[in-house]
Amino acid sequence: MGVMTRWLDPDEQRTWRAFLAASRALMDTLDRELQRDAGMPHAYYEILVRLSEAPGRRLRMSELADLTGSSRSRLSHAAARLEAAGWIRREDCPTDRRGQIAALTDDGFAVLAAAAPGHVEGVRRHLFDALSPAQVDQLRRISETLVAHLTG
Amino acid sequence: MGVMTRWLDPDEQRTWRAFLAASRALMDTLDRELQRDAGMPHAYYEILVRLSEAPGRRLRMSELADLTGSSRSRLSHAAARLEAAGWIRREDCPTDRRGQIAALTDDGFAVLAAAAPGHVEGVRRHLFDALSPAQVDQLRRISETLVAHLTG
DNA sequence: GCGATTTAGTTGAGCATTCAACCACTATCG
DNA sequence: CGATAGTGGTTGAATGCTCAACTAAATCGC
Repeated sequence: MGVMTRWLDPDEQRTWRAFLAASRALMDTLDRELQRDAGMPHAYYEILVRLSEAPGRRLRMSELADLTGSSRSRLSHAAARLEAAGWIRREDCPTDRRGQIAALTDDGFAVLAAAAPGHVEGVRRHLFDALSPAQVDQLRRISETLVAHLTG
Repeated sequence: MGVMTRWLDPDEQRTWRAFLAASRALMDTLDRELQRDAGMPHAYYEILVRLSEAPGRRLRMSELADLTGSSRSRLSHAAARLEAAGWIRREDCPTDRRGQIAALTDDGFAVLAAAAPGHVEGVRRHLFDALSPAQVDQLRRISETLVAHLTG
């Protein structure tokens, strides 16, 4: 406070607005496609993906929250819906009586398997097909830098 | 359909997940800061910014929707809230009787002026400070390519 | 001109997310 | 051991977004 604001110069302004527009358009498009084709928002899809990759297809709620970059509250609400849909099941954790374990059901796995090809195709079409290999590499480095910076 | 899915290779997978994590973390952080410091979500801030830059500080609703990359419905709901807060005003369009014009009020401009320095500082800290000038340039090109690809 | 189609914008219902408050259990430290 | 602080997770209220349906006005086509 009291320090003069470091305003964005025209190039930074342009970069920031382009980034905003691009990430919003990309996410909105993928979210809409997933909702239409699989009946779930992208956030829920991600939860199922993470569970499907975990040993035993099950994870502690808090670990799942970290992996999906979501708040505990958000994950709790989402888990309630996913459980109501029969796609996951919640179990008590044997080593910590506070803990809960989210487990992907067979139905959940089937829904995920049905949704995956279309979604991956969408990611490819809307993101990777538009960029050169060099740009993909740049985007990876930039993104990893940002993640480290934001969570560090 | 019927065509084999072009799955993501490990590098693409890594890029996609890093991009997801980075853009989500960045947006969440800025949204939270803006909500805390200015009492509005980032989407509303953007609406006020676009209005403040328009001639006469007023824009047609549909043009405002395009500029902010939002649906008409979303903008309508947002405008209702912004009007209730006294930050914008809606006027009839003289040339098209279906049209509405959103006009930034003096209160709205003052709120924006108060919020801007903190927000710009956040964008700088969380985004630009983390990247090299070359990366900023890369990010601009990538983002502009994506926008063109997604809206083309 | 006049009916059919588009375009501008709003509305309401349903869903997802946030924030703060909360309970239950665990870990820490005197 | 016992008090205190911290962690894991859930809940409810409030807010914002999406989708589909709708009104009203402009435009198109003949």
